[in-house]
Amino acid sequence: MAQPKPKPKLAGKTRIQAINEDIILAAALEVFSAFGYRGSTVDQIADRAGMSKPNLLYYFRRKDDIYRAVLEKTLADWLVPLKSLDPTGEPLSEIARYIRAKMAMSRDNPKASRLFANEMLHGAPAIGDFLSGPMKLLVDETARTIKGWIARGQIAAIDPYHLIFTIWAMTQHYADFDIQIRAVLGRNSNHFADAETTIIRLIQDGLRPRP
Amino acid sequence: MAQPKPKPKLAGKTRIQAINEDIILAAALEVFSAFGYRGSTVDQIADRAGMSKPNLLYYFRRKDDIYRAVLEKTLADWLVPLKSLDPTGEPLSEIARYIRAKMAMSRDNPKASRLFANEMLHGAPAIGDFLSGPMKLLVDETARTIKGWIARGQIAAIDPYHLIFTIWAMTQHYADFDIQIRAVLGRNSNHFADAETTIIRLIQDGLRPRP
DNA sequence: TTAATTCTTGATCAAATGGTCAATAGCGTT
DNA sequence: AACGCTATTGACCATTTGATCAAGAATTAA
Repeated sequence: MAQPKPKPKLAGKTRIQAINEDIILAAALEVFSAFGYRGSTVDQIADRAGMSKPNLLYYFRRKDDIYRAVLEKTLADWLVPLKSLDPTGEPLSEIARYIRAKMAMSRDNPKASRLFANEMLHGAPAIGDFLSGPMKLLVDETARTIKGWIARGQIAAIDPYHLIFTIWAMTQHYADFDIQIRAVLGRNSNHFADAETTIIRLIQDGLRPRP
Repeated sequence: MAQPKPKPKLAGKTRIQAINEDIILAAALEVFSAFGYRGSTVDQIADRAGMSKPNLLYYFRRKDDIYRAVLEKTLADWLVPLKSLDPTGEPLSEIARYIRAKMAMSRDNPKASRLFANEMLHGAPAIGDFLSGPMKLLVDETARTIKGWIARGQIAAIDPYHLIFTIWAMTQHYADFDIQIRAVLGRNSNHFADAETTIIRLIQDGLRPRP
């Protein structure tokens, strides 16, 4: 159908390309999550990536391209813990699992959380479509699962959407407002574990069906 | 002790000064909360304030001065709803009142919330002292109140600090992630009211002392 | 009214920053 | 070894932006 070796100009990436793009995206996540879009400079990212600015712009032609690439990559990771609700499982332990997964994400990848939060805070100029598309679908599906549990009397009646939002809010808060929490609780406390316990208890006791 | 009319050069503000500083701070809140510190320009603020850039800089000599002034003013408002826990009141209704006050703040003053969130997100470079000072004191006091309730068996045992943080997280989320919530729930829904109901129910049921 | 003070802004500057380009170096394939 | 393609960067450019200044307009106090 095609020539055996048609000079793969636009084909797969070079070894060096793959390596450098990874390096750049990692550096970009560091910088963008710490300073926001406008607060970050291409020079900063290039420094962190250990290469010159023109070289960085050889891989991503515009600052905006870097930002969108790192956002896209980050969002993919971000969605993972949101998919861990099993409709056929036991509701309270499923929700506990959900909270644990989301909390682990905040603990292990706070920069992704902050990048995302910053984007939201400023009106989601780059991911509006994602929010009303894949994100909305996922939330709708999760809400349907919760509605099912409520209908079967397995948990107390509650607005499923706001239940989801509150869980997101609580878990992400520990990544996004890390500074504030540390200022109050001190540097060395492992507040993530305590927070997880508290949140799970609160939600479980708040959802337990009552006669 | 002093002359009757010592040319009050550094004394109180002029009428025009007072007016213009108010106008500038209002414009600055708009702009900074929407675009962040680095994302905002002095020109933008001056435009919104309806005056020339040099004139604005006549009142606040540096961009940083404007930012700090609006942050300080905003933080004052911000603290108000955090003070509405009465140790002698009925715990569950006191906490409901607290949640309502915080939720009203998010609904009526989302820009203040976003300004604050943005500052947190980027490591609180301008208000670190505030966090470990007045803010920490206030949280400690509130935690003491909650501990008292727990000790007297009026509510279930729970980490008071994380209870406070989760309430903050949930209520502020509706201001800071407004875009995301609207993308999922649609533009016209009055989600603040529904969220308030859900949060209060969740927390109250989660805190009710059980035998 | 008048004189001092406060207020306002057009013009301008220097630094920061996103982005380009031409020239060079490195790598992989034959 | 030699050729072609990929990778790299110093130098440079145009624009944006925080900040200054001098000169004039408006306000205030006498």
